[in-house]
Amino acid sequence: MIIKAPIDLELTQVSGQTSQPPWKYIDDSYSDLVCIDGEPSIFNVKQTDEYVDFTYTGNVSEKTAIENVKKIYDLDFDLDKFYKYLDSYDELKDMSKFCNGLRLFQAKDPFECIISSICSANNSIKRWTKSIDDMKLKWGRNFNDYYSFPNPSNFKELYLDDDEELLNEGNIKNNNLKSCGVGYRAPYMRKASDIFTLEIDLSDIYKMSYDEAFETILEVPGVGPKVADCILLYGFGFRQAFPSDVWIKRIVSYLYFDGKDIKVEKVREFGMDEFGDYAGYVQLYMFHYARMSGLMDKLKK
DNA sequence: AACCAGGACTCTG
DNA sequence: CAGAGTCCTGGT
Repeated sequence: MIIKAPIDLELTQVSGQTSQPPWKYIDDSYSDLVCIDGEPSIFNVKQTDEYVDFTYTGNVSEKTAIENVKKIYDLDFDLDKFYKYLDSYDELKDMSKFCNGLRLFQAKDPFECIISSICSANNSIKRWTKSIDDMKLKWGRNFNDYYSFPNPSNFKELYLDDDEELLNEGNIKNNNLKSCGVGYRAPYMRKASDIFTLEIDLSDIYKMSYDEAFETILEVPGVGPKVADCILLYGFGFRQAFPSDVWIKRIVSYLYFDGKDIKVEKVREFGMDEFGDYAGYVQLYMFHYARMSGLMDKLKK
């Protein structure tokens, strides 16, 4: 069925949001496994004019399926209103042209988002998405050749590297975290899964205020301010998060501070104060505007 | 083949 | 407390 909310699906898929890697792309449509209360379902989305054509298989009601696809692609967000907001500021008014139809790509599995976000730190989009896809293939459950992301209790049992696997198994079958190319992040990930099985209940995060959730998620090893904001934005829908890294710093500095070098921490505060509940979207649009408009190349020097 | 990009963490002053 | 150095991998 067509869901009447304008979107650019491809742009949304390839924009590197750390909720998850892009979905499987076959015959102009994107599909992936979505588990709803433990019930596996295959979601399929296809660009039709400016809208999404959505189909699914699995034992879930149509109402529930639609709720979930709307959540993942943030289809209830009013893009037109957001574009009016962008257009009303000199610094932001070019952005909607370069990113038309870009929406938040929200987590279908918050734990997958946490590991993806840890994996994305000091890394490239291409590399972290491949690592996550590798993990799904190795340790996820297979439903018709779609793979779930392993849950925290599966995850904490994984070996870190070849040495540990050899010691325990007597041979190496690349059945360890480092074999997915995550490097020094492997111990962070395993400790993180420990925390989410023992100390933090994922469902509690939804009930917290932004500040409380930020402080809580910062306790997780491998999670600093940037990664915490990605987790809160893409994993838990906290739109007021403004994930700030070197690129956002360069862009904000160029647009608002006359190119002056500012601390990333200040950029985060600035973004949250200035943009409020649009902070997450503005961050997303800034990054892609910079990519598409050539501003990024200009700022490299 | 040496060098660089990318956040979090740890160590130093 | 700020600033510097280190971590791993894939790309040049």
